[in-house]
Amino acid sequence: MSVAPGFQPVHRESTSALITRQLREGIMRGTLPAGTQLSEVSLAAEFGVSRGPLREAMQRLVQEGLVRSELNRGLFVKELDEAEIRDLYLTRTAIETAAARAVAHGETVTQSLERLRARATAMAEAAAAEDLQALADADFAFHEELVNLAGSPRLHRVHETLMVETRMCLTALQGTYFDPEDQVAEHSRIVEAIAAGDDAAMVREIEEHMQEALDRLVRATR
Amino acid sequence: MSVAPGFQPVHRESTSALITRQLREGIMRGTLPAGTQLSEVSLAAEFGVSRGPLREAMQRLVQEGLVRSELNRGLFVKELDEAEIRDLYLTRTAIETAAARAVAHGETVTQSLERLRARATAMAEAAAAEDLQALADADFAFHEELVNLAGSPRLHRVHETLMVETRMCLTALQGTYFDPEDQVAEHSRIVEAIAAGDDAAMVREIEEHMQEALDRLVRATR
DNA sequence: CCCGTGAAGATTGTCAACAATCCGGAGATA
DNA sequence: TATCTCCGGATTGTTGACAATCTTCACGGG
Repeated sequence: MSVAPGFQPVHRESTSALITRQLREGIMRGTLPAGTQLSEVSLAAEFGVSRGPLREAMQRLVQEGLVRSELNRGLFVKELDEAEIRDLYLTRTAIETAAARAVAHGETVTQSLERLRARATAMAEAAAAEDLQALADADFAFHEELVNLAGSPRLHRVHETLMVETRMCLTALQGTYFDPEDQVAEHSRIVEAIAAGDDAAMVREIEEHMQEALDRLVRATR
Repeated sequence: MSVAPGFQPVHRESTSALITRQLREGIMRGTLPAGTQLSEVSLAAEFGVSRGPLREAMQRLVQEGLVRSELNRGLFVKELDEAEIRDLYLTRTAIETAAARAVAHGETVTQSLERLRARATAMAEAAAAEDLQALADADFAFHEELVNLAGSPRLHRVHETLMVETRMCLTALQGTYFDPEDQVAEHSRIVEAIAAGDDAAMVREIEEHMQEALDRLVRATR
């Protein structure tokens, strides 16, 4: 039994982790809209578990900041007002600029750029096909890829939450029209700044991109 | 009842939140050293609660990344190897540079600078008195103040965890000697860069400070 | 008509018991 | 001697029941 046929260590997950993931997905997709109370009994019934594991999952989401807890009253999906959205994008900028710099100074810049370009291309194709859903997905995939390539577990964890919140915002305004070409161009500029290894340019492009995205959002909200 | 005598809305906290805070403190101070298993029964007994609330607190810490969960085996205080420490400082750099920029561009720069200068002065005094404990505390207070002044709930939340991890590292190497003057000088330079409103300088100073701190740590670890 | 009072219902917070899983060592077997 | 098997003890995972709290709504007094 000493041969190693490339097996991976079995990594099972605790039930609370599983439930957490599903709830997060629900919040993200808008199945659980902002402000809704998360009833323990009904959710537990839906998941087919007792309230114990479910409550543990809830506490995770509270810690993550996706859920707000009111003592003896219940848990509610966090609502995002304009100030919160600004803060969200401020933090995204912090994380993603750091990620970009890590990627640019990393060992495997060439491969990283290849993957980022692929993501940018996917966005361009979706824009050309006028498939807004695909465009949005490719957009998220780009930013997730950027942070993944940085190879930082902490940046990744924080960013994961931020992306859920971002998706929350966009889901709430589904159907709003954004100019696809602008978005595609902004992402390309980010990639090229990384390729050029120009730290200042990277930061500037990401900042501008976030500012644009934020403006689009705020404009659509009013 | 329309007069507003400056009362604050009562905000009580759930038991799990309270326990979480205490456990976090324990991890930070080294009462619960890295790697130790967190026994549910003994901890529950110590806190005088049942395992329910305690488990909820644990899940929070898992989500925060301070505790690692092994299924059916237990929960362990996360250990930080060199790669983790590097990642920690990378992320701190990301958060604190963003905070510094927010402070520099904020409405109340003057007041903010005042408070930061006060923190820097406290450090200098501790260094002059050769009180290493006070110096370390003042150091932490400076960085916490910096992020608080940014007024960003997200940056704050993330930073809180990072500071716990930082303290974990330092507690583990208690007794090691670092040159106080260097540390004091680095912090002063950060404040002055913010005062000058020079974004690039701010980023550079914080980056260098983090790099220095990281080097000190890694050197001490080996 | 308005406001304070009180009880019913529902929801969350907590607990102690039960089930499942894992780790260690004693003993048997080759 | 080395290895396999099995059992005991301990720890975690899960559950259902009980206690505490909050909300709602009807009722009665001013």
